[in-house]
Amino acid sequence: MSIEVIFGKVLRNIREDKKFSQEQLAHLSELDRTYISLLERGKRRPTINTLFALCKPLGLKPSEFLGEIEKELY
Amino acid sequence: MSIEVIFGKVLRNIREDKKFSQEQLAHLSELDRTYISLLERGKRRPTINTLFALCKPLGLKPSEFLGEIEKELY
DNA sequence: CATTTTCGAAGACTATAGTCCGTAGACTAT
DNA sequence: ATAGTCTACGGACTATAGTCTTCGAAAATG
Repeated sequence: MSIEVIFGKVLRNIREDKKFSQEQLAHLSELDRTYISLLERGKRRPTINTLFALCKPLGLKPSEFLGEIEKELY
Repeated sequence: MSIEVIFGKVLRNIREDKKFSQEQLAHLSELDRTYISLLERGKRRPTINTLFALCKPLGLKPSEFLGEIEKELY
């Protein structure tokens, strides 16, 4: 499975754990609502800056986020 | 200091540790040589896919790479 | 010294990240 | 039913990631 699809699954899992809607996360990370949707469906490849922006309101380190992706990546 | 500038410093440090030229790293990661140069000078914000591509020949996990950035960021 | 390797930088380009507008469907509650 | 919330998805954008070519200037290397 591709990196961006795994990224989307991880993002959705974490967001739902934190009880955020896509729109709430979009506002908190200063990104667009429709873009969060695209990310979760594996349709975009975020830059590292976007990853950092997402991780801040989710309350975890970007390195931890990537760790979750690495677990799924074989 | 911005994420992309720190990213560039970390990338250069790791690349020089591994005794790679920009051109060698470019070939191994299937990226353009001038783009490696742009990254190291903090002029570009790589996607997570590009980060994974760079980490493979450098022999470290993307999460470890981001860990290095986080050290400098706080 | 002279030669080679390495890198910075610019310009023109293509691909895609990310925004902004909307609509429609599923679900929940009133 | 209907009003509110949430999300998928579309189209049309703008901004920027990433490529390709070239040149010249540092640094090595001998």
